[in-house]
Amino acid sequence: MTDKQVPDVVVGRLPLYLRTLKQLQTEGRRVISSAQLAKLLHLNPAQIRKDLSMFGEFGRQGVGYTIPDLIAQLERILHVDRTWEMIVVGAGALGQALVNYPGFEINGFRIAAIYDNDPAKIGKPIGRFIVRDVQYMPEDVRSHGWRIGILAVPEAAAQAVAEQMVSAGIRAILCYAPTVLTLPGNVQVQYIDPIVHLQHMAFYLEETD
Amino acid sequence: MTDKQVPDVVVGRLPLYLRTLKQLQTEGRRVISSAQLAKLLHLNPAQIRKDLSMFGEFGRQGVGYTIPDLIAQLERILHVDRTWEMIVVGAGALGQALVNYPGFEINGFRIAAIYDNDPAKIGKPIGRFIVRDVQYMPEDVRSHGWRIGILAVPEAAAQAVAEQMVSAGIRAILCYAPTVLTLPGNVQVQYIDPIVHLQHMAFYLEETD
DNA sequence: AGGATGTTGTGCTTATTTTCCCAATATGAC
DNA sequence: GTCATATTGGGAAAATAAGCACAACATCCT
Ligand SMILES: NC(=O)c1ccc[n+]([C@@H]2O[C@H](COP(=O)([O-])OP(=O)(O)OC[C@H]3O[C@@H](n4cnc5c(N)ncnc54)[C@H](O)[C@@H]3O)[C@@H](O)[C@H]2O)c1
Ligand SMILES: NC(=O)c1ccc[n+]([C@@H]2O[C@H](COP(=O)([O-])OP(=O)(O)OC[C@H]3O[C@@H](n4cnc5c(N)ncnc54)[C@H](O)[C@@H]3O)[C@@H](O)[C@H]2O)c1
Repeated sequence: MTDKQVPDVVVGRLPLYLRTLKQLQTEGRRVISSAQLAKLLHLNPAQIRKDLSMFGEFGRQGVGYTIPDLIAQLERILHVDRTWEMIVVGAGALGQALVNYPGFEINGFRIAAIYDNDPAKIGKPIGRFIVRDVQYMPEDVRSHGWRIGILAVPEAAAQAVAEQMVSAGIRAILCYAPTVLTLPGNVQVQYIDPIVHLQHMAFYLEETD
Repeated sequence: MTDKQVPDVVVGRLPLYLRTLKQLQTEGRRVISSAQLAKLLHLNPAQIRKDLSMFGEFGRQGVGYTIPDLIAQLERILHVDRTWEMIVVGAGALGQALVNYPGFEINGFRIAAIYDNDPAKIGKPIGRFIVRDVQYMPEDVRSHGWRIGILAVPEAAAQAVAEQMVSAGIRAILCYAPTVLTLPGNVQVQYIDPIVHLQHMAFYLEETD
């Protein structure tokens, strides 16, 4: 099932290419070379060409890549030439920021519902939603066939909630809780933890105050 | 200065080890083997041992690692055996969530100020702060010697604001704006963009609705 | 005391990823 | 048409990262 032909590191760079190409498109650019794109992304041009060449021949020798075409190809490859509906579980500070973020809709994703287990939050409006009781989440996920979930609950609840999401049919989880989830191998998981990034950078900072 | 001995991928895993060890410590565990830690992190035990061995010999053969000791070592290595003060620029939805996040303080970081350029936000309270006019940011950064900044402004403003931060003395930026910053090589930058992760996962999802 | 079991640190091997390089092709100037 | 310049795609080499396997040591049980 998983295209083991294509290394995961390569897949991980495609969204960065796509993001930059969309940005260039809004600036009115029509064509770009791997060298120019590489400069914007601080990458090696050969790496970009090789990454793209795993999926086809999208460029023109001597010319470069036509931006709208390459955007369309990348959207197809990444399966974002459609809109995926997503759920958010956890209507705290982060869940609220996510629900109001317009970036999802213009990049292939759309929040369809938000859940919490706090009676004080259930039924309250957040953005264009009413927070739903998380006990209805599995049923909603099943009936709508939703496949993607954003997990924004406290760490202590993350594993249990993730398991409920998966057993309801969720197959991709973006986890904001600072923990590693243990889930079946056919479930995609990605993590966002600012502490990890800050500590990574702190390593390179000099100790002096 | 930068331990070019130590690959950046290794540095990137240390915060994950530290996070898990702290979690284990709260559960009362005192000792852990590389095999057990690897299982929790879904990594190879040899990789963990090799990563740690780049910085010293922290384990005991036949026994494993003493959790409090290893935590102390990792905190020292990552330079989080202290508290770094940080600024947040951008008091929008995300900036507000960040300011109220308690995770920073227990992991070596502390938000010291938050800035915006919107007159409607400047002067308003957010969490324990009053939003300050971003025009005072450079002066504040210089006078306090702050080195770390979180960038939570719209993409269109990110590069310019980042340059102001750097020229004021900021040396590490956690960027939430969906763009690649171009900054001097002595400035650390890390990015958080949920769209990138979602598109990465979407690649592996079957196209079927 | 000795054997069974468990664990580290690391030399070496294997796997993966990145980069180099160049034939092939495109465009524009004259 | 020819030449100068720009650029891709991909084979091959180089660089980097991951994993195996084992000597050395620790603990526990009898
Ligand atoms: N706020 C931030 O800036 C930030 C930054 C980094 C990471 N995080 C992480 O993101 C997660 C959410 O952060 P937050 O600041 O929004 O926290 P929060 O405490 O504001 O919100 C968490 C929400 O999850 C709900 N919840 C708890 N258990 C639940 C369950 N079993 N089912 C459904 N809902 C449940 C709570 O009622 C609450 O509304 C946490 O894991 C946090 O560590 C937050
Ligand atoms: N909200 C989310 O969940 C989310 C998710 C992913 C990424 N992001 C990204 O994070 C960034 C912030 O997101 P947000 O939702 O908080 O946006 P937001 O629009 O709510 O807030 C942005 C804030 O930045 C301020 N700002 C604009 N220009 C500024 C400048 N030059 N100096 C100082 N402040 C300035 C604005 O006044 C505003 O208060 C954006 O780049 C966004 O794309 C947000």
